[in-house]
Amino acid sequence: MRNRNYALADQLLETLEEQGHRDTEPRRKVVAAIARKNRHFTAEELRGELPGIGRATVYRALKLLVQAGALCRVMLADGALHYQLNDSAHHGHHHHLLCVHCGESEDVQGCDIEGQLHSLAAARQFQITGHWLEVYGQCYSCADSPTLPA
Amino acid sequence: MRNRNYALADQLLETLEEQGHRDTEPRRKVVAAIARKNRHFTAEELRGELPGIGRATVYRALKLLVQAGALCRVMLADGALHYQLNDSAHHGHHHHLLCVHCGESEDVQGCDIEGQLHSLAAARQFQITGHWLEVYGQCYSCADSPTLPA
DNA sequence: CATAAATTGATACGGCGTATCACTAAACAG
DNA sequence: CTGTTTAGTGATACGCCGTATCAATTTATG
Repeated sequence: MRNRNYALADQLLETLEEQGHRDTEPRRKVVAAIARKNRHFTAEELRGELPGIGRATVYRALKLLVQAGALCRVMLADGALHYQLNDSAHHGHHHHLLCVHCGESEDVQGCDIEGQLHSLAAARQFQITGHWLEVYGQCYSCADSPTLPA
Repeated sequence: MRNRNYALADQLLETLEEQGHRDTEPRRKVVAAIARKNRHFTAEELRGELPGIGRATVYRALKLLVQAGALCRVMLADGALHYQLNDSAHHGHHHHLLCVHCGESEDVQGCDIEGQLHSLAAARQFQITGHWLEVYGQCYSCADSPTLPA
C-alpha cells in the first residue's frame, strides 16, 4: 500500500515531466498527497494537508494533472467540484457512479451513452462534440445499511 | 412577442404565488427581465439589467424559480452556471443540447438515458437516485456556417 | 387602518480560483 | 562545478459568485 502510493506518486510526477514540467520539491509533496487519496477530494482539502505549500502551487499542480489526464474533475450533487485520480486504465472518457452517502466513486466505461446521444442528436441535426455526465446514488454497501455512514 | 413576454412574466409570478411567495414590485421586475430572455443567462447578466434592484433579491428570485421548476440551471462547457426558462411542457427532468457557438439550447425529452443507466448500475448493485447531463456541440445553423457567429 | 410576517437591499462575508511579481530553485551548457 | 536561463514558487491581492445578516420597508390580512 505504501509502496503502491510511492509508485503512484512517482508515476504522477513522471506524467508531469513528460509534459515538460519540472521535478520540484513542492510538486513532489503535492503528488504524494494526491497519491494517498483513495477517493475524490477538493482542492482546499488537499491544500489543508500541505501546510508548507502555497495555495497557487496546489491549484497549479491540480490543473496540470487534469490537463495530463491523470486526474479528473468530478461535480458532486451539491455542486462542489472534486478531483479524482484516474485509474491508469481509465484515462479516457468515462463517467462516475457517485455514492452520495460514503463518497465512493465507481468508474463507468462501457456505456453507450455516446451512441445514444448521437442518434438522438442526428435527428435534430445537432453535432455533439462533448458531454458531461455524473450519476448520483447509493453504492452497494450504503444501500445495504443506509444509516451507518455519515 | 411583447404580449407573450407579459404573459410569461405573469405566469412566473403566479408560479411564485402558488408557492406561497408574495407579489412584490422588485419580484415583478425580475420576472419581467427573465421573461424577456430567449436563451440561457447568468445571474450577473440578469442583475446588470436590473439596476435598481439588490443583488440578493435577484439571486433569491432565481433560487425560488428554480425550486418551483420554472427555471433550470445549465452548466456550460466552461463551467459557468447559467439559468434557462423551462418550457411549460418541459418542467420535468430533461437535458439540453447546448450549442457552444451561438448559445442556443434545445431540450431533450424522450431520452432513455435513465433506463440505460439503471440497467448498467444494476449490474453493480448501485442504486441511482439522480444524474446530471449536459451535451455540448453545434446546432444545425452553426454547423452549417461555423464561422459566422461569435 | 393596524398588525404580523415576508421581503428588500446595503453590507459584509466566505469559498474558490487566478493574476501578479519578486524571489528561488531546477536544468543545462560550458 | 559554476554561471546562466527559465520555470516554478508563494505571498498577496484581486475577482467572481453566491449567501448571511439585519434594519427598514412593503405586503397581505383581519
